[in-house]
Amino acid sequence: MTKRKPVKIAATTPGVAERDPRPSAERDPRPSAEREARPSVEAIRAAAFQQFAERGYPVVTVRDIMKACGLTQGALYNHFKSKDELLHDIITSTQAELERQCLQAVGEAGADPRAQLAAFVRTYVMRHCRLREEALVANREIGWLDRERVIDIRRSRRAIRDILVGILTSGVEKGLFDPPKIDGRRDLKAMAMALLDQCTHISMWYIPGRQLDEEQMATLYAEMALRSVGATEK
Amino acid sequence: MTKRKPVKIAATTPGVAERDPRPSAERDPRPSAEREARPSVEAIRAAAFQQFAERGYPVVTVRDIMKACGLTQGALYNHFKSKDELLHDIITSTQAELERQCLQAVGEAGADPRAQLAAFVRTYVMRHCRLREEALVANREIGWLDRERVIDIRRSRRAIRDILVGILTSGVEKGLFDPPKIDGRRDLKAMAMALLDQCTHISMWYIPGRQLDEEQMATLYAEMALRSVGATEK
DNA sequence: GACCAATGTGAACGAGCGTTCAGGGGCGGC
DNA sequence: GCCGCCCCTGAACGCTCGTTCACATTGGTC
Repeated sequence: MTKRKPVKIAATTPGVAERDPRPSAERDPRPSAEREARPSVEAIRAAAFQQFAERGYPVVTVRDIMKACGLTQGALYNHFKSKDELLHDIITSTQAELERQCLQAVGEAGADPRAQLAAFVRTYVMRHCRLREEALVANREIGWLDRERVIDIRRSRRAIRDILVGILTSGVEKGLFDPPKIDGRRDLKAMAMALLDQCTHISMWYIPGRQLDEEQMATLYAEMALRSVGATEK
Repeated sequence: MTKRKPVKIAATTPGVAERDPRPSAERDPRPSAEREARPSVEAIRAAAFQQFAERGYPVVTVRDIMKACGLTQGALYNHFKSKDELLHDIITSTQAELERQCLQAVGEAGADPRAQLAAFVRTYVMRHCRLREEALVANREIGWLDRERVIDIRRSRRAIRDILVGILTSGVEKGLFDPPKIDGRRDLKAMAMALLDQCTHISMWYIPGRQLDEEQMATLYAEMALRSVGATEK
């Protein structure tokens, strides 16, 4: 999946933004092989991200998005087949990056499920605090995609959930976790969903600078998760 | 706030529903003083609830809603000022009922913060499993209301959060809870939000009959909450 | 049977939507 | 200096939306 660098356009006052008159080489220092070939695509993605996050997919018009990057409606269709495809493109890339980061964090945490769970939660929470807009769009607007386009996103979500289920399972097997038993049985899938819901929806209310910072939130949530699953002391 | 009895109309196959030809007294056994005077209002509310839950506020049209209760578009405006007001009416009443139930559950749980927390979570989770559609609409569609109309709903949400913060605070004071300390300090508000997020978003994925039942979910979540806050054994 | 208030109808309105397309401009290669 | 390509413009299309309104229908009251 392509790497994106989210660039805020007109962050504080959404609306008209002058088109950057500098040639594209000057605007983006990365060598051209490393980035999207066409700068407009990046600008459109960034503008759409912000507008979708602020006002929601169905009420943001194609005209709004294009105006925000100094273009007119028609130009969108030089780069995307439809408004739908634009949303799909945006969500897919965020989702893929999230999955990648989670996998990496767990991989780097070693073999102890307690360290893995802490690393997973920390990474997940930090990302959802730091990139609130991305998380907001990916979680709130997914419903507007047609059935075909949601498939791979749902797959990625399941994959993330299953990373978590895997950690819980191995923790239980090694006698390091003791999750609640309900009527004698455990439901690790439900527990994983509970933990994920908790971490995901930080993005709906977290405001940087007002409460704990991102690091502290990550620590709090990791501690709560470890307690929930009944992790033994190290 | 008025009491509503959500009635599903055409639950499995949304679309045209024949208008009930019986006189209203026959349809609703409650004495007229206890219920909404006009049955159409109830039918519209119910239809709107279901459609908003299934497809989302902005894509559900006034024509859709009215067709689902066997009326035509224009009739809506005999009962509601606008589509906006209809949504507001719906969310407000659910929200008020949720707040009422939470308060009652905590009140009936006695003075022990551990019992209060368990009762709160159990009630909250059971409601969000049982009335998934209501929860879905209230949480997902609130963003479409204009600034004025959200105020009282946000107030109710804060009230619910503060019930939880109150329970946590008294539990800490009595030495019954030992929540995680981050850099030497606790943030009970953030903890309360974490617990609420967890319980609220069950409604996004819970499917009755597939996993644990509502009772078992409530038990699981209550146990997780008690562990998270470091509740001592009884 | 005349009247009234409540309620429903369905055409109509003005606005805004996503998308298309014929035309224009600029820039690199020759 | 011309060509060809890429990209953008902005009018236009067909459609649907929330809302309004003149009118019909109903049921209850006197």
